[in-house]
Amino acid sequence: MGKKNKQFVEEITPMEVDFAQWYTDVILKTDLVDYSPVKGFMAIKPYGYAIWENIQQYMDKRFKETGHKNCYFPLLIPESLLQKEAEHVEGFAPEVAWVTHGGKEELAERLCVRPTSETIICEMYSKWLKSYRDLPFLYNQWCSVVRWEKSTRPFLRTSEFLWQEGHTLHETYEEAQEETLRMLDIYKETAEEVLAMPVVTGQKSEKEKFAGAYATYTMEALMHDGKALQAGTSHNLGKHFTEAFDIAYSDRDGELKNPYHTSWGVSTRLIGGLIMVHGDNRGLVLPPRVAPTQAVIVPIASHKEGVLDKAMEIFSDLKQEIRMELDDRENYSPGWKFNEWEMKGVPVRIEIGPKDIEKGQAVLCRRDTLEKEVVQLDNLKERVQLLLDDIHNNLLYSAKTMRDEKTYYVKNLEEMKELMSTKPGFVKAMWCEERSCEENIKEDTGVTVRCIPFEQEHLGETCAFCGKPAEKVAYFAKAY
RNA sequence: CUGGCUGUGGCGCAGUUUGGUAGCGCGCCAGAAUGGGGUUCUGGAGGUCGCAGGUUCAAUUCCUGUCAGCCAGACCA
Repeated sequence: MGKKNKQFVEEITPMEVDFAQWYTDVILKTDLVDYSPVKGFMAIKPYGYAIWENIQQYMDKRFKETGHKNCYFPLLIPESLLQKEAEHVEGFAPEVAWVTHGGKEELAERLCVRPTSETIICEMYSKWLKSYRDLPFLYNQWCSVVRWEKSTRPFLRTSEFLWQEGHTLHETYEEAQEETLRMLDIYKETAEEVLAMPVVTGQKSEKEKFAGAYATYTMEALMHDGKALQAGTSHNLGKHFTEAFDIAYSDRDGELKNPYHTSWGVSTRLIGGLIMVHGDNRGLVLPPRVAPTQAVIVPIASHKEGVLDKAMEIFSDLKQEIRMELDDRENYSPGWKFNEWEMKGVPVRIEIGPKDIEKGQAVLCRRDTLEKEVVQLDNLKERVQLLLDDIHNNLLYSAKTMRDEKTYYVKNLEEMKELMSTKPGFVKAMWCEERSCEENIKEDTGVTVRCIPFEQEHLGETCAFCGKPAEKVAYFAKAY
């Protein structure tokens, strides 16, 4: 016995030793992704893709419940279109990939691979919108976009990533603003209720807002290493694009008007987030509501009479309501399987062997705490379902606790600098909202304004960093 | 983009200093035993050393370039 022969996949670097390395180890060893021959582009393997599908499924449902419909817009955008909105080009041009040839012929106008689709979508909307009766436009697309990144990391920042982008048009500013915040709300609910990942929501500073937006709202999550991850954004684009693209409709009063516009997106970055928020030294800890496998059955002594039959019977019963796996591989010992499924983050493991069958019971082991319990087979399904909810709640609670422990108040720049070098995390402080101040802070500490949270508290009258009058509290952090 | 490190069967590594066309462990395949926390034994298959040039009688080994990856930073969402 023992582990003199380490047959298992190599150990994962402990997360407190080297968080970045831990992350890379985990995603590769659990078969979520693999690197492709092109820098910054990755293949998402079945286990990773299944997580995305579960996220997609939930969100798509929410989008449709709120009146949105899916469509699809082209991958390629003519350069002239990209350039129509001034701030937008400036923001995205540096990281755009270009198509210059069709076969052997050079194109008259080069085409960019979408870094985001505002421009091409607005171009289409300008053809589709005629009357106030057509509004609102509530469309979404699931696709991938390309941004030529200099340094990349699977899920967190890749040159191509999967996402959804909603693009809506409205008659009034108020409606657009309402939509912008409604979608951010859905994002927050997804993060917390599905991914068990607590987020802070609020508004982006002028410097950090989307290129071409009137206002950008964001949800920010805090990772174990004290860095913040922007997990989703929702933009009120005002009329910036609709004017630039000449999207106009005849209103009730006979006037031609430009509608108000929003866009909002979340990406496969969410997967990176949930890995970093919940993982531990044994590997992944997947939140039950998106885990590809919610419970795995490991039969013990499966060669013995009746064991496998019983395991299969349980499997086919539970799989009606729970995403199940039956690990009937004969060439691995139970202990080996335990470790593998733990590394892969499966929330619940069900052990069933001859002794259990005799007593009409099974052993459950939960991934988050690794606690075991004995359950009567009659109650098994109900118990597993309860356990899945319990694990979700516990993960959300632990993540919140972790975040709160890493959320600090500071009175000045020196304090923040000191704090960030010793125990990085979220910093809350009064802030003047001025760009020059923001730039100073970044230069001095590497910290950026994550958002001006909706949930405000009053900590004083002046900016903690420059002393000018300040009305609002902002969250600061180093960012992914 | 800058600095540091790396690239040898599926995975992890040794070999490179003192050039002579590869070796170990795990995994994989076959058989047997084992089976409640990383099983054991026996037999077997599998690599031309990231890629491209150069030096040399001869390059995994030396030189140059290039691609990809890791870590840190800059930049960027």
